[in-house]
Amino acid sequence: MLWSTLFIPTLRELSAEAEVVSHQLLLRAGYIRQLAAGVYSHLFLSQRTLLKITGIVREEMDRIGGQEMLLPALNPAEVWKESGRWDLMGDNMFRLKDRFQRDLCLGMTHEEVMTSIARGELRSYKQLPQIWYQIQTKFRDELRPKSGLLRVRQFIMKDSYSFDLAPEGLDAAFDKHFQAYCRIFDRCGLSYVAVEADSGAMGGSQSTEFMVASDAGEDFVVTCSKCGYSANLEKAIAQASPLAQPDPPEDTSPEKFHTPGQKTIADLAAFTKLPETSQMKSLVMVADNKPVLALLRGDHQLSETKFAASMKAREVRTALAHEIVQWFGAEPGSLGPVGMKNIAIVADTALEGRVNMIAGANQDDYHLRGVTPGRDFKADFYDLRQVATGDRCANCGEVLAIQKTIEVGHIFKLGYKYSDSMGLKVLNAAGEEVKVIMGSYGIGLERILSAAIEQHHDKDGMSLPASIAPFTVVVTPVYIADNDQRHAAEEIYRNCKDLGLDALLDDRDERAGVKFKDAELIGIPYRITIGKKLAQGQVELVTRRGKISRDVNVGDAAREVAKAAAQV
RNA sequence: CGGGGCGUGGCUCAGCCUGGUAGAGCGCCUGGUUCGGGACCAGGAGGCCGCAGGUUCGAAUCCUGCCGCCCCGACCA
Repeated sequence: MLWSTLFIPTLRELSAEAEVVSHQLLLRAGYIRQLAAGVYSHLFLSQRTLLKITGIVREEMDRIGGQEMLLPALNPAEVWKESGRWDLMGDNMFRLKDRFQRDLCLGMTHEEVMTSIARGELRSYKQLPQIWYQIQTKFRDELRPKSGLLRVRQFIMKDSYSFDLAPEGLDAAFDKHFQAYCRIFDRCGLSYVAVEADSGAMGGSQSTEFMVASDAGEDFVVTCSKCGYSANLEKAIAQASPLAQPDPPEDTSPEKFHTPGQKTIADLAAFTKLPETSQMKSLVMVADNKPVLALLRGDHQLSETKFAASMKAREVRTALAHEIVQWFGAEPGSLGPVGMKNIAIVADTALEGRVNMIAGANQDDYHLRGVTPGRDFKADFYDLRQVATGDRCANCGEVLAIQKTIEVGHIFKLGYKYSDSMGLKVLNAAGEEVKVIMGSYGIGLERILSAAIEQHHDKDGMSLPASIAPFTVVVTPVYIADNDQRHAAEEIYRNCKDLGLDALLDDRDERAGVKFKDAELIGIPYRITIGKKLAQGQVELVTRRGKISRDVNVGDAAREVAKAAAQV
């Protein structure tokens, strides 16, 4: 293609509004423009890279036997009501009414529609297994869209769904997807980590997230460099750090003491001269509208995800100040488990076996010493604590790393959640009706693009991998008015096209600096520069990543690019 | 929804506090010079100052309400 005819609106300056690198570069390089909060138009370059990403995704999905479909984004309420998610999805779902006042929504994901197709058509175990997928636009009314394409209200997702007769089949489908996802992210040039994750609103038993390390991300993952353990911070487990001071062994009973103005764990540690590990932290939570007292070691933080999972609760929140006073008769800062009736008490496993700790007395400005779980109050023990910096791996004892990441893919074993709620059954070999077991698998296409930019850029712009760059090579005559240069450039460009390279000819009547800057900004992996050395039959081949330049013969230029691009 | 910030030619911003005929740089158009790292000279086009009310002789500027966008938080696949 000829650059002079293309719409590539690169910007020299950029508003301070874009803070994340990928967002800044996508705007500056003329890939995207914003239409509304969390809603973006993909211009020519963005669409080109998305098509390349789509192509990779499609190839790898087809390779594992996936069958591509295209489902409607506009969904009737009925299927969502059947699964129970019409209510569960809350304000995150875009809802609308048609002219007859019927409820509709825009699809956030497609378990319901896929399941409704499956139950209408699948009759026999002989039709299983199936893997169905689509590449389609999803709508989610995010509370707060942000970070360019990373958190948006409309985005393109590859979502697939597996249907199997038995759990072993689901395991196989899950594993196929795992492999396919690894190949997809590898081919897109991402370095990523696959981690154990919480299943959340999707339901189901097991799930794995594919995470790309980046400060622009919103998720934290915990990894062990020694044994390879990795998990989302929400779910990660670790050894608790040792106690700063052993518990006093005496067999005492709780004793109240005056603690004027001592509200935080740090206050109490200083006041009692006992370390934070000797304090018992009391958090008042509300799980599905029921109050729950959650207990943790003083230096530990609650993982709300683990808490919700332990309580099997849909909705979890911290209690409001007036609720706490009503239930406990004291302000936060003096709360504790001793003597509490009519409220569920859960404790982190790090409190199991502990004796004679400090806890609130449920009376303002008083605490208790000598508090022992089990003896002084009853609690159910769960792993509730969020892994913290410096914690050691539960498997091997190595210090764990915590890093910020972008979620680019997520695969779930759904189990029977939707087959149950929507009645998806087939006949088995014995002629009995059996439920179909399902899996669901998603990839955010714009997130692949954003993550690739986050991982591959420098001060001059993007340096995308050739597999997803909008063009593989740009042919740049330094001075287009020079006939020799122009003709050489045209010939090299034709050679590139003949070799099947995705080539762009920068035939604009611009100065060399402008052309170089633009090409680097939009991240084209290779550039062939036709300049002064043409007289000696030489042109320059410049690799975007690292800006490595070497001279090649005019006649070899296209082949050299093809060779280089094939190696990556 | 709570907190903070912003809305002025296509883009990035100044002007607002202290009311008095709307500015700069970049980009764009015309002509000329230049041509290996975002050129230069000359001329030119382009703005309901987010919207609606109010105060005032007079509002981009002051007041009120609304809308939109960004950031932090809560939330989230």
